[in-house]
Amino acid sequence: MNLRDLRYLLAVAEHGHFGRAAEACGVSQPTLSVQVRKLEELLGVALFERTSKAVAPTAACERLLGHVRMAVAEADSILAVAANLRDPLAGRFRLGIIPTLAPYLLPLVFAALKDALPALEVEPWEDQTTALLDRLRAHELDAALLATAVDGPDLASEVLFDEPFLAALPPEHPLAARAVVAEEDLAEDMLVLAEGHCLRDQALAACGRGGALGGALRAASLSTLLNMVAAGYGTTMIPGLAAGAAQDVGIVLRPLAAQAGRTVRIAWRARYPRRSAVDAVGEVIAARLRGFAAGATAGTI
Amino acid sequence: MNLRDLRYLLAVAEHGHFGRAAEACGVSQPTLSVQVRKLEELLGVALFERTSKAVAPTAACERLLGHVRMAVAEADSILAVAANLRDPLAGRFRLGIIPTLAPYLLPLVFAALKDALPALEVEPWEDQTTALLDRLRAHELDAALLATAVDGPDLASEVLFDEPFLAALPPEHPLAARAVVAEEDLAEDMLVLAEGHCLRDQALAACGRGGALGGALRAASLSTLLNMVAAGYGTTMIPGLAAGAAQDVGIVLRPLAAQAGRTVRIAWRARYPRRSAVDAVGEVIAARLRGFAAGATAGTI
DNA sequence: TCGCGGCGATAGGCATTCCCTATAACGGCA
DNA sequence: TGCCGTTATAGGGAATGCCTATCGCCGCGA
Repeated sequence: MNLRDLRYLLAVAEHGHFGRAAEACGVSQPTLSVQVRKLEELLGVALFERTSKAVAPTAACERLLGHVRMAVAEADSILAVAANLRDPLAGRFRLGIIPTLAPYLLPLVFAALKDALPALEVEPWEDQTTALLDRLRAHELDAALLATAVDGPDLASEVLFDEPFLAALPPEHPLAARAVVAEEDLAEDMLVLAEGHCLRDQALAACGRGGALGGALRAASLSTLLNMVAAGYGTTMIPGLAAGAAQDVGIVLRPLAAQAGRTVRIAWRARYPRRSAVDAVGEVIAARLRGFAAGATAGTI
Repeated sequence: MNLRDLRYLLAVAEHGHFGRAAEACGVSQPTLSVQVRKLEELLGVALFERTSKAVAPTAACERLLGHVRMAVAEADSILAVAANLRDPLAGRFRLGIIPTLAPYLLPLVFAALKDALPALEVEPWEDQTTALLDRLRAHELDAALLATAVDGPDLASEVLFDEPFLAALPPEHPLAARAVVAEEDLAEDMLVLAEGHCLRDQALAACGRGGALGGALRAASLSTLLNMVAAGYGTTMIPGLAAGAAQDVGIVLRPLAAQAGRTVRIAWRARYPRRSAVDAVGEVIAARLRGFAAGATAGTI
């Protein structure tokens, strides 16, 4: 059974006339007659009582018409809904973001995303890298913003921007007297995030420390870490975008001698069909960051 | 858009696997792949994210699935309802019957109709000939039982049985003394039905009276007419099947010399597609009447 | 590291279906 | 009786659908 035939049936029932029904359907009268006859044979039921002056639906046809109308209406709504869904730059876009990036990047780019992609409903999801990758692979995210390269042929990624690390020091710390701090010098009393944060590993690697520190002070969030540094518990290494938040709590920032940093990427499933949405989101973020970096290097730091 | 493609879509969504979905649909995997891809192109929306290990529906697909399921379900119910309607000997059958026949024929044939055609819901509709023909032509009746021939090429009819008229006399009437009454002798004080009843015209014609009678006594129904005759207002001519009812009110019945009578036919629209139902109903009635006539001639009269 | 196997995509050939134009058949009407 | 309007039928050509065979991709294990 074909939806087209059902439309033919409705047209004949509506017009009571094969010729006009055919015209309404945009086909010739013989075509429509043949198809209706075939539908009658398929259903095993006479649908119309034909005379040369009128075409009347049979009782069986009347009983079927409701279902036919429903089926055609549903088919039409499939087309209508699909038309609304057609724009890949519209609809939900679940974007995973690592915790050391989200609070500092989102305020920066959210307005720009709304501006550039008004129909895209970006839903941020904050979690650590491995959790984000799991969700991404499970189709629970459309893309993710990470500070690490992604592995595996099922995922793809693109670099959005490089983010330098900064030495974060209590004002009274000896290193605060220097204009530039060497990464290795931070290692002495550096505080780090809890396990699972990529920033923890990157900070340790940057200052030449492979393993974890002995102390019990491992902050669950970058915000906590900043407060701990401000309180004089030690030093740390923060990503550039967190500079504002660090200064807000009275932390002294210094550039790093070897210019340690991290690269922020947007990642997606290699087979993800809305690639253009990923590209668009990535480009908006990258463009916003290019502007910000220019301002930041000239100003704050 | 084709219903078949929608079924393919549902199968892929359900199995998450083109090969198994194709097997479930009874087609080859390439066929199903091609059709799903064409559906995606038609809708302008990617429906599945394909990898070599899994096929996941996209968000757009999820949004569409409900409508697709509805459309397919409606299509299935069209087939199911049609299957139930397929038997022409099932369903409503609106049967018009003239008033001088209905009360006497129906008790006789109703049980037989239920027996022989249990799935046919025969709905009697009592009205005069012209009204029945109007309703028949308006598709408001499936067939009609008439005592006249039908005209016009849009209608067809078949004889079911011949029904003799009988002279109906008050017991004290002079003619009641005779064994056989001549039609012309009844004309003297014959009562007739109101205009519109075919029996009125046929009775008048049988006794050689072309026009109407002068008196004001024109019964609206045969039942009334019988009561009037029983009360001694005059004589009349009744159809054979009403014999029982006439005797119940104390009327004397006599055969007519020229064997006047009427022919009962079943009529239907020439293009009516459920011809077999008409034939079946007609045959049941005719068969029942053959049996009854044999008993009647041997017994009552 | 190199086949191997599973899976979806693609290609080419064949059958069916669909649609068109032309025309027949039928009934109504003047 | 011939004409007109309507539906049915016939035949040819195009499009669609389906099949088998094969490719390309990817993960896995020897």
